Amino acid sequence: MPSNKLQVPRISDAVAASLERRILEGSLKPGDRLPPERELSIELGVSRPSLREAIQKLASKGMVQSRQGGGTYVTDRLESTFFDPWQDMMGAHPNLREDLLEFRRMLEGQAAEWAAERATAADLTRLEQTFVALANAFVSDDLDLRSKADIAFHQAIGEASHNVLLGHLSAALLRLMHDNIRLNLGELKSIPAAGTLLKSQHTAIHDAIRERKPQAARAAAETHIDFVRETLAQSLRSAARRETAERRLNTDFSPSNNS
Amino acid sequence: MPSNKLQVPRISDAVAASLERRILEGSLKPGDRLPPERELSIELGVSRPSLREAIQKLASKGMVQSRQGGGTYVTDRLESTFFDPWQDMMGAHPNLREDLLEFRRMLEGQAAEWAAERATAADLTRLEQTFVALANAFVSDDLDLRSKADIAFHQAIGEASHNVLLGHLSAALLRLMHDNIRLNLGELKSIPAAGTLLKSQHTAIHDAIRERKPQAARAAAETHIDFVRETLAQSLRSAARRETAERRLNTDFSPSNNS
DNA sequence: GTGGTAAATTGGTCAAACCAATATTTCTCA
DNA sequence: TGAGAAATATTGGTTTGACCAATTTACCAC
Repeated sequence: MPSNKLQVPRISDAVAASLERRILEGSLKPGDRLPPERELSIELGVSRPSLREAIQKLASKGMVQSRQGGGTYVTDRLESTFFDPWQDMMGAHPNLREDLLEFRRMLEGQAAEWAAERATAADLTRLEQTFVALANAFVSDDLDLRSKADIAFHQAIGEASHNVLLGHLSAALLRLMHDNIRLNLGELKSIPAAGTLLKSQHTAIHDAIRERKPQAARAAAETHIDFVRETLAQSLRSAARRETAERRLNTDFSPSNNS
Repeated sequence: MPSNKLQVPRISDAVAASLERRILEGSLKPGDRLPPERELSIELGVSRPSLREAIQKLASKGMVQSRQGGGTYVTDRLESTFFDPWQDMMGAHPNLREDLLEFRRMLEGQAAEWAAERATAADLTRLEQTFVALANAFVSDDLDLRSKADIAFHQAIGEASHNVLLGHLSAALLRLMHDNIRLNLGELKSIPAAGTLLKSQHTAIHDAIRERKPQAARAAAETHIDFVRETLAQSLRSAARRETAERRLNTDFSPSNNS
């Protein structure tokens, strides 16, 4: 039976923490290339396997990426760091999407309600900006732009709610969903007149917050999510016609040689 | 500049995926000990360093824990994985605690409501078990035991709500709060008769879920959080007298030898 | 210049050995 | 006989050195 003693410090943990600190402090910026493993191991005074174990840790957190022969780079968008575990799980179990939407319904509703109660003048100004940007993005065909604007709008609501967890979670989950949609459904162009409907829903949320009507804001947000949920379900059903070749990840592996 | 070619499959990734699959599929249950690295590496047909890199990945995800000389074990409850970033943030900004409690009020309320609607017989059985365990833990003085029982109880509710995100988040945030309380407030013995009050609150939640009264369950859960929030606020005010010494972690390390 | 080939760079993997903490067994002594 | 201590075995932690494979860079012929 395992005893509950204090853990002995592991060198790979210390190295990982050191590298992580360099990244967070900014001396290693996103996109930068780390020194070669051989150099870095000497500089840090550890063996290369130990350094590699540390790098694996950071890689599994999504903070760095390695390419054989190419080098190891600091990941660009490190906001996404917070949700890689969910991203994996989401990919593995698509049925989680329904849970995510249900969860978001609660989250966005509460965020809108609190935003209507608590938003400061500065919050409203920023909300206005993101709202206009979102409206503009909708006339464009740039899906990436629409995603970004959508996230920014909901994030502004989340921040206007003046609850840090709510704000971050709201944005992170929305981002997670957008990534997931793009990953699993490709373009999702199949929605015909959804654009105008979505726009009117966004307007409803925006107006309710600006007019400080908490219950109306919550209702509008929930309606919005309900619509998204229904639309996605339809798209999924129509996409189900396509072959659902269960991509069972081939997690086997054939080593080059064996003792 | 880095090219965006497809990644070559890395053996440590494949091994990590293989182990993770075994864990999620249940052939490696929480609390189980993995085979020794030497055996496992032979069984999987990879070298020990590669196996170790894979284990580091899983360890950084919080799925396994290793103790030198002791072995490597599958983490008991794998919900704590998802919130390390918040743990840091929480330490840096203690004023987040209020946000956390506000957030939890929403979370626990919704979880209780859905649990009352959706709990299966198996859910109720497990809820009953954790409830009894919690009641027993409260007569003890073992704070760690009480924490664990409290977390288990709320987690049972979260899982009975049948929303994966809600369940994991609920447990993760509760754990985060417990850690944070112990870290920042030490014993928190200052609560006089809180025990009986807490117990009656837990009973109220438990009963409402068992009797399938969603609104009552939500109300009971919210009352519970309100009480915790108020009690914590009082403790904080009384604890504000003590000095608040910033502990800045020393993440340096001294290697054993250097070339 | 342009294109392709050779060389250097760099991450990926393996092998064997030793250290350190833990778990287990064995022995000693009361 | 039983409890505690010492010896042993087990197991994760770390290092060294080597070789493979992919990428990048340098160079040369055309």
